[in-house]
Amino acid sequence: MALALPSNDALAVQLELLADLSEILGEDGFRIRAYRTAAARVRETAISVAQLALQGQAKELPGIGRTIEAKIVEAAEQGEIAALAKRRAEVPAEVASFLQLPGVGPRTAARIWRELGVTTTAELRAAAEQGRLRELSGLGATSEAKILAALADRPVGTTPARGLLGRGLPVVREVVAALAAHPAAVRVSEAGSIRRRRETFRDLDVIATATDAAALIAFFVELPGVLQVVAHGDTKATVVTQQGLRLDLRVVPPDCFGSLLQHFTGSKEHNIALREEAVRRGLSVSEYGVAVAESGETRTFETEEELYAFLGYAFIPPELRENAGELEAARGGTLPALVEAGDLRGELHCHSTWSADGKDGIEDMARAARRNGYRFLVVTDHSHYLRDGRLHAQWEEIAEVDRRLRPFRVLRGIEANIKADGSLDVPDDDLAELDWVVASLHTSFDRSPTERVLAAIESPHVDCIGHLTGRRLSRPARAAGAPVDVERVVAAAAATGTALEINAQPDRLDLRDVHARLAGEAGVLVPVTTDAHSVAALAYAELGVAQARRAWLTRDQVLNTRTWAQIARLRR
DNA sequence: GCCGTTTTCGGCCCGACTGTTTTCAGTCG
Repeated sequence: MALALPSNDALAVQLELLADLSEILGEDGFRIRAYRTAAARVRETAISVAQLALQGQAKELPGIGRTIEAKIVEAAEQGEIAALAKRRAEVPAEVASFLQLPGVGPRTAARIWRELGVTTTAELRAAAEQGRLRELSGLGATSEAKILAALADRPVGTTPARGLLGRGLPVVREVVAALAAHPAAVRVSEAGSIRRRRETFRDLDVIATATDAAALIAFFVELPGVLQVVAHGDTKATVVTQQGLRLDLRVVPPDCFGSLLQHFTGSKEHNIALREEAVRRGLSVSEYGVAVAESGETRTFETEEELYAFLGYAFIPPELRENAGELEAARGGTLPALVEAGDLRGELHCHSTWSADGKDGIEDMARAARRNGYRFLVVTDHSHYLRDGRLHAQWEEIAEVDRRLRPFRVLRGIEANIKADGSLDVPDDDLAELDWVVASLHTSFDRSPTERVLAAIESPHVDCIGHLTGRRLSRPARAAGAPVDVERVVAAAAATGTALEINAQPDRLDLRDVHARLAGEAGVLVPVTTDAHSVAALAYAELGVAQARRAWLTRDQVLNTRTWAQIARLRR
């Protein structure tokens, strides 16, 4: 029986484990780095890399050459990379998980295993408790205590939960505003992954310049909502808030604020690629400035714009800094003009009290949308709450509110369920009378999700597919979403003129960034929708726009930057 | 292992922190 092709995530896991085991075995560091770079590339590729490798095209991806492509073919054909199988036979299974412990890198993990004969987490705990780790030079009582604390904190092998962008963004903004209002503050900015608007974060980074660094840091660690001060030094501090969010503040010299902001915004991959290209041109880039090898002088930059310009790039918006082609585009002057929050003209997916889980009525939702500066609102209540004549009753209310709020438009939509057999749970006669039809998977995610979505796309009544994979970022079991073949869905959507939404719910952000980019490149129009179940949730549009920007989308590629009249003309 | 406007060979980002090293290796971001 043919094996299902490994997903990109599964391939990346194999390459990362190969890197970890090779490192524990003391192999060449540059080859290990190549495995890790390739793993990151595979994870951030929108289409199946296993499929590409079988076609001999994976080596066209940056960071993947003939050798790693051959390894991916092995994974696709035999289930596992042969070099990985070989190393797994050499290194006891749990030793690689030692790497997750604080202060334990490959050298230390290898010595714990080889010199102490410790091969499992249980043995490691026992060894630490008995004070045997300090027998190794370089390890002392402090290291033992840290390892024991980490073992007690959470089981090895599990990863710590990441916070959602939608939760972190308001917090980091509050902190930036509070710090900026302090008399010692000069410049204050968000940084890190939250500034790049990544869908999840590990910690929230803020950097600042100040006339009195100590005063600003002292103010920071005493902000309301701070539960615990983890670190408090001369130039930086780390606190944990009552909601359990980790916040970092760094106070930096003003003359290199631009370099430091760029450095701490990342991503790591973007910065490494930027620095490697600079090295080839005789420049050494660090967080403090750019050293010119020829003259020996170091240039400093107060703004990111000046730094990028000095290195020969157009300014790169933080959302694009993932080493996904942005450096080449910025050098060649071909960066896209990204969609902005103010470009949205209306809402194409939201709910009212006609849905049992809706909090606000149609008129309240419409008035709130109008206050946002929108010009239309499509009400897409759940189909299963609109049976037994309720659908027509809802249409009457929509028509009434529409008349009352003109020229603002309120339109008849629906969110229909894609059933297990791929059909919709709304009769065609009703669908034909709707202004806008969203079709979504809500159940049986593991039952042929691709075929069901493709069937919905083929329906002449379906305008848009809702939250394509059904992923829920805060639920580990569902964070990956249904195993939808996005490449096929995008092709079908492009062929039929069906839209694929970016659902801006903080827990969804579905399409994910690389898939929305794939859709945009294929010519699919991508609406940014909130799926709001309340007036307040209409504000999630900002998160969806951020996701669209991470997907390189321009205003024209985002469907609801158009008026309703323009959208209606685009319908089939 | 990857890669190329110095190079198909010989490079490969850069700096801070930490613990126990008495001069820096290992780890981390």
